[in-house]
Amino acid sequence: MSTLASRIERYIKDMMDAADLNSVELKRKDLAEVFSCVPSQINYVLETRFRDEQGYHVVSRRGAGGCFRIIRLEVTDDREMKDLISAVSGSEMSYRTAEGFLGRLLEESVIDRGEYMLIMSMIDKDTLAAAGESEDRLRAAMIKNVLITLLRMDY
Amino acid sequence: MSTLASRIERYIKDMMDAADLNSVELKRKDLAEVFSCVPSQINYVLETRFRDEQGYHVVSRRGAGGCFRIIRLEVTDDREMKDLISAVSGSEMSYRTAEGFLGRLLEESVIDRGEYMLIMSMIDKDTLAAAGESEDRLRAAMIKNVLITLLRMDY
DNA sequence: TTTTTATTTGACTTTTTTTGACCATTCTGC
DNA sequence: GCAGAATGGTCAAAAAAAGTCAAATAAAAA
Repeated sequence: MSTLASRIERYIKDMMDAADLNSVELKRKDLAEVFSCVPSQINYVLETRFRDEQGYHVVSRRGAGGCFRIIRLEVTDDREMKDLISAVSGSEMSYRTAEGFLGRLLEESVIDRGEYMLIMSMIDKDTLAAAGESEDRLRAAMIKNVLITLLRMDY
Repeated sequence: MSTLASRIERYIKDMMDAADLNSVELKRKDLAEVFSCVPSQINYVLETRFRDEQGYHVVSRRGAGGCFRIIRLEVTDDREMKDLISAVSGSEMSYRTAEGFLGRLLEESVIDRGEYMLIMSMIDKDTLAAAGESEDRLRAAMIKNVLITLLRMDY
């Protein structure tokens, strides 16, 4: 008998396959009810099976009417991109490094000139200095989010 | 099922779109009746979905025959863009407020969907939480930079 | 068997929405 | 002008989600 966590994982993945969608919206409470388990079990599944590095991205809303959405990132022919995400995860990035990194994305037409300028303006040194010593960690996290978003966008 | 607040928001926006007007006049009591809810629910919707920084302005009159009018603001030239920049300068912005603000820029085609997603991913709550106390100030600064860049790019 | 890792659970926290009791303003008929 | 009716506004409490974290179990590895 497989574990509860694995069964929930399968249930969600099957659901996406069946609907042929790369995104599903669910209610934590409902899902917990389907499997008669505590709601926090769902968080465990999300944390262990649907991480960014695993090719999924989760967004959620609390409060009345709250829910969460799991987005499958298309990484089949984007092996490199997935590796990049893992590389950037939990790391730090200086402004110079980020500049070089984004410059390469621009050269390779992964982003266009407007996107490049927007992103650069947001990871600006003076601006992020407000974050104190977390500056470089924050910049890396932001770049990681950019990569995930780029993956989400191209389909 | 979406929340009552979201349905009321949609109802009002659809109404404006349908009439192709950038302003509608409504009676709080009537609207509450349409959705069978307490009148103060309408105030909640106005406060969370139709704030100035979200591109709408609300004026109202109390007393017998009272009502309120929602006016949709538009960013049509540099002048208005510059006003936005000064409004954001030195301020703080929560994630939700930023979401509304950027949603408005998207609605008005000041930014496109890709830019919207990129910017949103970078001002993400969890990500900026690394900045601790400065989270909201940092977010406002980042958005200000975005606006300046858009102005320079001649959006 | 012992140690380590993975899963399950529940008490407590945070966020967002919904509701209602009480307050303020304006108009109308005297 | 004043009383009363007809509106809209405020604010705080309750309700409806989702998130966190650490303790308890279970499973796997050594």
